[in-house]
Amino acid sequence: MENVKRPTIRDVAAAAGVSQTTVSDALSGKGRLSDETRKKVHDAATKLDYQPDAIARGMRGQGLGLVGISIALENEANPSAVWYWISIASHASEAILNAGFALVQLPHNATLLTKLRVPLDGVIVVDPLENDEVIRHFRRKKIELVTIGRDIKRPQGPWLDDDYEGGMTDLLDQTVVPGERISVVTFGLHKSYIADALRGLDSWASASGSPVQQLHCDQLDDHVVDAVLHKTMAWHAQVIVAQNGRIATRLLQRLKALGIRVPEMVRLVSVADSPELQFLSPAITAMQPHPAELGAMATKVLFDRLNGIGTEERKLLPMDIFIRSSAPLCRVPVPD
Amino acid sequence: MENVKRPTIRDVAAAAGVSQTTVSDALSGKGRLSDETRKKVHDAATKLDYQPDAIARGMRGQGLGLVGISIALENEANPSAVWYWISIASHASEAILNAGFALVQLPHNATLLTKLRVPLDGVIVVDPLENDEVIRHFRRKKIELVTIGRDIKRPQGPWLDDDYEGGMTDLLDQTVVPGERISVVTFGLHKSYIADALRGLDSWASASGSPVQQLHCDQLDDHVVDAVLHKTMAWHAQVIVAQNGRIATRLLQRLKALGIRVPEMVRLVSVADSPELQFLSPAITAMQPHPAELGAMATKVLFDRLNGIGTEERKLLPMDIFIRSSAPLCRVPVPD
DNA sequence: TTGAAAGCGCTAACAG
DNA sequence: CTGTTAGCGCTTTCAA
Repeated sequence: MENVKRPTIRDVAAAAGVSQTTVSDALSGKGRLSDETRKKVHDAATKLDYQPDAIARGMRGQGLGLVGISIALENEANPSAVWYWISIASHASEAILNAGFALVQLPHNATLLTKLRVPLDGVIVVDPLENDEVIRHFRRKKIELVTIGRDIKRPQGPWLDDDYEGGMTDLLDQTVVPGERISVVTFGLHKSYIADALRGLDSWASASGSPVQQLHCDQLDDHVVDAVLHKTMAWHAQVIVAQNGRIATRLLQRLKALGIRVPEMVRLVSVADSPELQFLSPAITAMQPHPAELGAMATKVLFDRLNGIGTEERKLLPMDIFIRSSAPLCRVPVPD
Repeated sequence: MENVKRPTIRDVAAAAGVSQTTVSDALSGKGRLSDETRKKVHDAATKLDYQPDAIARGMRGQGLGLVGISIALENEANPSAVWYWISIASHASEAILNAGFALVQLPHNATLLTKLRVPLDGVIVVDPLENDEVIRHFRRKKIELVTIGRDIKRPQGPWLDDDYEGGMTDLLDQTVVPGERISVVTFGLHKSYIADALRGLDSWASASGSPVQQLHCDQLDDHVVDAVLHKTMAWHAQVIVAQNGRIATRLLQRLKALGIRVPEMVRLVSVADSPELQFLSPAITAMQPHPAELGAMATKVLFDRLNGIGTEERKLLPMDIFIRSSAPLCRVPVPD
């Protein structure tokens, strides 16, 4: 609530001895004024500390300069997911502010979104679910939308992501010998990154003759995790691929508790890296996502679209592989 | 950018056969209309799917319904800080949305804030620094402000926090025998929570005759951390108090690497808990902050102030103590 | 190269 | 109880 009575365009016009139109044009850089007039206006504006009122400006159809961001975070205490989210949001935020826009934090919940009164110029949705209700909400309102990851049931519109499919084949190339037995432990299947990673894994495994066992963990308590691990061991898995850092961390804890040594008895790999994985012992091999870059790129794509510049609809970032001791390098990749 | 041409108040007025004012009053619930008229207007509005334009409404001085939130996060990869921040933000966000407001994510950086064009109705600043520039920025603009934690150099305005001072004396009561030697390891001293915790520690120590060694760590690499630990050992510390979860985690790693067993050879305590501390081995004893509650309360205080309801300026939440194996219970507290 | 006037969608003030 | 009028601060015609 700006309690101070701010100067209006009229005050500046009076001070500079010109019309409101002239002030408006001078300050928004329209090329129809003499340099002299322009300077006169700028001086007056500076002296009065004039800042155009964004609301009034918005009424003229410019929009307010608000970009929303929404992420499907199922659990606030999941450090991997939270790190990912914060990295995206903080980098998007900086780009957005530099454009004079503001970042509105949105819940991933269509009912709550209904209560939102302010008009958004655009929205970034991170890690959408299947038939994502937030995406549907904004599409219905015809608000410009960019997603990081995609709705696997409705993969429309512009989206960006790390290349989990390609990353997975690279990762397996470097850490698994063809023919070795691979267990995959998933937790949720509704996000696109896991579908992509599984696709990469399946194609690598069928090309190289590795059997794959897919296991699903619906909870992360000791009991459930131990049951999953028993299955992998009974199946004689040599490598366990965990869906994300959170699961990898839990699996490692329970492997240790059960006396199963990593990497000697079984190797462990995480699809998505997050900072804590390097501090575990053994540190966990993983593919690195690029939340900071994705946040900045999503903002750029969004702004381009708001400005009517059609940009490529999809972009995949190649992933880096961090080989750590939970699954050491086992083959040097051969250049073709 | 809402590309659809939305119905205006005029359309509703025409459809209902009344004046614009009547529509405005009917929809904003002013008590001067007959129920019959009111219903007629509501029906017309529903049929047209009319939503009042927030921007135009804002022009009449209602404000836009935007609350900003800014946190001083020195490192995105610090899981404890990030967990704290996310918990506050997500709970504040929900309360804010339910009030029809939106949460704007702000950087902790006055220069970037200068570029912000949209007018905020209020701001929540989390963990301000000394002479916090963000606080000064918003105070200068006369924007309603609530802080979680306080600027220790300028502790003005309404603020909320966990009671680190009281929590610390409770923690020491339960885990330290009077007379034992306590090392405190700090990392930054500019935030109020650490000042409060140190005050609690000092008063407890002087009341119970425990010597205190205060050590400062300006970086968290192995070399610096090891040097600090050598000092604590040379001083024969029996308990190490770490400023937060991040530092506690690093200290524990290095203690293990140096072959110093916890809690047998030295006990370790963290001022602020975060989820990962319970998964370390040994799990680390700590005081639990209440970010979710603080986020919700800050929102409430802010709204009360926006509505002109003066509320208590300060509030401290009592902290819970989580006794874990890094510093087990050593005395049962005696009820007086 | 500049200015005057119209009006964005809404609500507050003032009439009836 | 309801309607008419004025204007929030700005940008956009349109005219000079």
